[in-house]
Amino acid sequence: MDIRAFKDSIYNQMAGITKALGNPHRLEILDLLAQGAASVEYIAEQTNLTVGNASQHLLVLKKARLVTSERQWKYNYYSLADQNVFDAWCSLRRLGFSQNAELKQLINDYRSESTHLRTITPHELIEKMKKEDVIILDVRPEKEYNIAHIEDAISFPKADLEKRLHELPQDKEIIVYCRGPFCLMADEAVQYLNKNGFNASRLDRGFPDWAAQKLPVATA
Amino acid sequence: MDIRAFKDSIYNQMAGITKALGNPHRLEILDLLAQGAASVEYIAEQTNLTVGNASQHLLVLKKARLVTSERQWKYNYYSLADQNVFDAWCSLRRLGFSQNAELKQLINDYRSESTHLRTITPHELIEKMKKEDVIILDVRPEKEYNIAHIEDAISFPKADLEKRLHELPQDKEIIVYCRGPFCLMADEAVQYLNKNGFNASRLDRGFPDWAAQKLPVATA
DNA sequence: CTATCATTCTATAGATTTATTGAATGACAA
DNA sequence: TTGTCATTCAATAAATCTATAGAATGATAG
Repeated sequence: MDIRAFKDSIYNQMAGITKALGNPHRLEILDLLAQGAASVEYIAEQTNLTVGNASQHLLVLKKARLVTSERQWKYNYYSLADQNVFDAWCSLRRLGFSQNAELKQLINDYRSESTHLRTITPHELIEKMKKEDVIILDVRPEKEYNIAHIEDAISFPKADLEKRLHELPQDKEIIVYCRGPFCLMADEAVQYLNKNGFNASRLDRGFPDWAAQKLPVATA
Repeated sequence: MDIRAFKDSIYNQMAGITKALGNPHRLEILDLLAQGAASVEYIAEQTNLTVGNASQHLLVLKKARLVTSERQWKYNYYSLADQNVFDAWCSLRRLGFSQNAELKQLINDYRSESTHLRTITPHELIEKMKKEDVIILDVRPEKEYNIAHIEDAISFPKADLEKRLHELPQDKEIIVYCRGPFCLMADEAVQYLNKNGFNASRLDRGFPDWAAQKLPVATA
């Protein structure tokens, strides 16, 4: 094999991975799987795909070894193949934010930057937890909370926020988190809480980023 | 705009980047541009593409803002848009090595692992340079050396190795480096040098990785 | 066994991407 | 001006990717 053939093979193998990443639905699926294992049906539901189509995309990801699947009872659970997949996704996200002005714009618009939500870093939250009595709300769907969540966080799905508002104290600081930078559930929750007289702010990272930093996590 | 439309936009923007990455020729181009700016012609030559085809691929990369171009005299020089692009590429490379057994295999086979080339880390090299009189050889094409190279390294292109062998001393340690993990020039050079009675080993990183770590670099 | 259900497979038409060819552009030199 | 040269543009056919619909699989429950 000459050098050219060698290089062609190498870059073809690499492109096998990047091709699998080159589709919006598959990126959304990876972003979702960063929360933990999920069945085809749940993935399809969360991404607005038909089950058949979601299955197709999952098989593409599996062929590129970005995800693995494991059958449990009637369901096939997919997960990210390993930490490197999430790391690469983070790297691509950073790249997106730095190169793509429209992306930044889109997120700022939707988050209605004008409202200037206060945010707090994981490090600050850890310090605060030591000193004060803060309430941490996980506003992701309960299924994702059940797989794993920040230690001492309460499951408080965005969907049930209004209904369960009375459960929350007005006199304690509330910190809210969700899936990550492409997820708006925490932003919307904080906005709603503050409008209703609570003292809420947003963790500036999603759960997967917290977990990737090896910060304290609880599993159901 | 509802949440679904928002997510579709976000992931479509991100996929704009990953689609641009989803082609073996474009990956090879990025890997080459990590060495520094290069003209379309040089890129085409190094990647075995026709100039027209290379230009097409470069325009795709440019549209995704992964590269920028600047005209100088008759030539259009392309470079990586910024550090995040190289970081993402490193992340993807790591992903490739961890998920893709064939990729590892390909490289090990070609490097003929059997010969067990000694390697040295950037940190070790820095320490060694303080104490001993080592010779550092940059075996990349001279053009790439001229853009930037490891401080105190000598340009010694792989292609001229045989011809210029007499210039090297047999009694000093020789450290060789090239473009990076997908480049074999340093491996081949080390093998050839050792076979001819020199004391050579390979730096375990390519030039771009050295530069990304902010280690001392010299520009022509 | 039959029925059910989650998932995967198959087939297909439509959309996108690719390499190639040759023409067009636009800077520079004579 | 005219010619040269590097690069880009435009057009095309071949290859690949995508979503959809419906059939097939394979595990579980009755």
